[in-house]
Amino acid sequence: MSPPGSSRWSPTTEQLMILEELYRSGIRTPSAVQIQQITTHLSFYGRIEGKNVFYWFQNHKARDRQKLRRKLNKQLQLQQQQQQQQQQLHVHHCQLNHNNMISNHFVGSTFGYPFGSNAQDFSFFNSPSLLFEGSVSANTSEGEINCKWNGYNNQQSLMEKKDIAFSNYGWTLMDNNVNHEAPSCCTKPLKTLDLFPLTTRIKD
Amino acid sequence: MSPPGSSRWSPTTEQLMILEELYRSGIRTPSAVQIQQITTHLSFYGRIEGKNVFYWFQNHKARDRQKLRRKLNKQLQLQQQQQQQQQQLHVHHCQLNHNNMISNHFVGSTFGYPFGSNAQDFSFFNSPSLLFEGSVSANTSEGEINCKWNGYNNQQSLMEKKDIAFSNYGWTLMDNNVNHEAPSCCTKPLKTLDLFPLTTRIKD
DNA sequence: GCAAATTAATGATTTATTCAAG
DNA sequence: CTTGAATAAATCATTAATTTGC
Repeated sequence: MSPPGSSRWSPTTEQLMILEELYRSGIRTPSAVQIQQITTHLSFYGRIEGKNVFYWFQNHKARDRQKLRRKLNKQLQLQQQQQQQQQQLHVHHCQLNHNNMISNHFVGSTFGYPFGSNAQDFSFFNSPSLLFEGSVSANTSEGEINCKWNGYNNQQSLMEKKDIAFSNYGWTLMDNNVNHEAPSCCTKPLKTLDLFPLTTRIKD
Repeated sequence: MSPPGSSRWSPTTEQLMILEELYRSGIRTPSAVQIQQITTHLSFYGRIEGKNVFYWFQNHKARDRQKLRRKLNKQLQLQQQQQQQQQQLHVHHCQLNHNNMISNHFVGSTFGYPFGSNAQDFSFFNSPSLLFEGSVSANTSEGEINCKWNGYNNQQSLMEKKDIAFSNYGWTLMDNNVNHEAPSCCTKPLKTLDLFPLTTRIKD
């Protein structure tokens, strides 16, 4: 999928399918350990690094939210339009059909993700090394929007929040971790990561 | 500065002074290697981790921008107010003083950081192990706002951008790096990082 | 003076936006 | 046009300043 000298990762079909399944099953912000495991597993299907997994979930979540937002906006707009039309109608035919008026209360009926209906067979993910915490809440389908409104709740709390150490560098530390050649996966026991040697000087 | 059981890092006075000096000297988004070096050096003055350094620069930069933005907004608001007053005056006394009118062109005279005037002696940072790339452009004082308008330019380009691998996890990998006990600093040669052992299972 | 109570700073996390490869 | 990668902005949460009543 990604040519040898390619600068950015592109997931193989299998990798993508698995990632999507994991996402569907409730994983949104995988912990470092989860990322490690997913990476290790997915490296069976092609070159991949931890950061790829991380970014994938980050982006997928964000763009899902965005999609939902757009949809809601469009819906709202449509509704307002209709409302406006109704009002105009109302103004014009006030005397005639004032008992056919439509309530302008917002009808919030279409929340939630359109996921969870087309799950495929990913039972191999029940292999001991890949039982993720998040997966226990499979097929709960509340949207991220709700998350925001309710503060931090639901699935997030299922995952060990405190252990996750977040921030924005250190990928170089991870790079040697994933075996780019031999598909390691479950067969090979996980080992301690190798590290880049720190240079004492900076180049130039 | 930070009590033993404290959950978050608080910099010692010395650490803060050094960080600010580095910032002043032009460093904004230190690379992983730079962060390592800074961390190692600062660990001489107290407990500190790479992520602390990273966050510090992130926050400092952001809040600098924010400060500048606020200042400009206030200025602009003031100017608009004055302008409005002038217009009212103009309306009232149009015939009388139309040759005393003040131009409403924006006078952009107060850009730039208020930095660089009170530099102290941090010459020890010229020790071989701490010659940062960013420091060559000391005392250039263009604001971040300009950065935004011009796209990515100036100092950023001085730093090796490509080598920096960014993202949001992996701190656990760094944790063992900093020697929390013995103040290491320049005396001890940098060594390869230790790593946490990856567990095959997830707890629970 | 000195804690308890408020407020201001700021460390840490998450979310949104942007860049750019394909 | 999609989406991986990177950065910036917004937000949360804890610590330090400070105010306040005693």
